[in-house]
Amino acid sequence: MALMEIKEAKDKFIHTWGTLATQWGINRTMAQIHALLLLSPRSMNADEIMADLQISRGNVNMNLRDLMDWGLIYKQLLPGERKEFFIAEKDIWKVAKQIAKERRRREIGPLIEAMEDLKEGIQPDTEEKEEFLKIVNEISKVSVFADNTMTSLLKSDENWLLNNFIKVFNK
Amino acid sequence: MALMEIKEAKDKFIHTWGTLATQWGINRTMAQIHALLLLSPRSMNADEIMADLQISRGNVNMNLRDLMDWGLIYKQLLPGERKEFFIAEKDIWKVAKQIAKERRRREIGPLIEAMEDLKEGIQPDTEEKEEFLKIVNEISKVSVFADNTMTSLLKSDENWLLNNFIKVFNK
DNA sequence: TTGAATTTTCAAAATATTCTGAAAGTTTTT
DNA sequence: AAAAACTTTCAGAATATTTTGAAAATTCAA
Repeated sequence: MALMEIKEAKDKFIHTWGTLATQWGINRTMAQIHALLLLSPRSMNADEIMADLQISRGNVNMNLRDLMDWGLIYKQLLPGERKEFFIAEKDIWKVAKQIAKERRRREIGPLIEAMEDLKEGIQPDTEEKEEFLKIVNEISKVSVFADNTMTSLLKSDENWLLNNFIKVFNK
Repeated sequence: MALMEIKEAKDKFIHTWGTLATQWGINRTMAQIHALLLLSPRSMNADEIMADLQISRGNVNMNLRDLMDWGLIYKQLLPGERKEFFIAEKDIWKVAKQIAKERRRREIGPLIEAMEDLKEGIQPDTEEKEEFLKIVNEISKVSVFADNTMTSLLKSDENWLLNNFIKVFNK
């Protein structure tokens, strides 16, 4: 890619972040607001975000709340200001952790629950039922494992992880 | 949940799988076909899947191909049969690995590339550009780390992992 | 070859998701 | 208490994704 001006690069970043986000189940606008705040050296209010991304107030409001639910941005009340300001978590390790945490909660949690439900409802009194339960049980096991792995990774100290994890496993 | 008959349980499984899938960015029908094949003791052809899930031929065809791309099902050519039959990978560990592998490729890969692009385009000759590059670099680092972690996990022997991973990390 | 069986494609229709903007709700100032 | 400043809600509009089904392409048996 040719050399870019900073404005251009920031726009590209915001745009790219928005496009990639749809790939991983997050909506475009939410990702763009997140990107905008990540790059912003100071907190921004709803009107500024509206103007910057050319989107409606309702859209901004809704996605700011979602971003707070994800733990990716914080509300900041500035003295002397009526408006609410928002600032992104800038520590990218924390951002990654938050995303991983939230995805674990949303993606793996319901799977484990659903499999437990199915297990409880069936009595393994025929061959067919046994076969079915075998699959449900395996999915159960794998999802619990994935859940634990995620939890462990999230608990570990990130620097220690960064420095040592790869060596240990990547034989 | 009350006791269920096997048919009911299988339907619930297929339905649940389909619903959860949308949560994690896979489409409902693809997930339902996958669930159906996971539960089927024998391979199925397009007509059977159409009848079972009440969906069109085009839809079945398209999603079968996607499932093959994901490495979750295989085409099976039965002697004496003109129709193509499909069978799911039944080893749930392999299924999980395949899903993780594919998601790594689709979700992390493009992120790494995009950040590399941005890095190349900017000369860090002002404070603002340096700030920008700092964030891009950190995202780069985190995504490469995530990518490596995934790769390492995928390479490790699954049983060894299952037995030892949690103990090692979950101090 | 021919033609019947089967798979693939793709434009249009159906469905689902996201976005808008004005109205309703809330908080703060006067 | 009233008004101004600001935030939230939500029905309808816009957009995006998924699905259909018939036509085109492919495969295979005779």
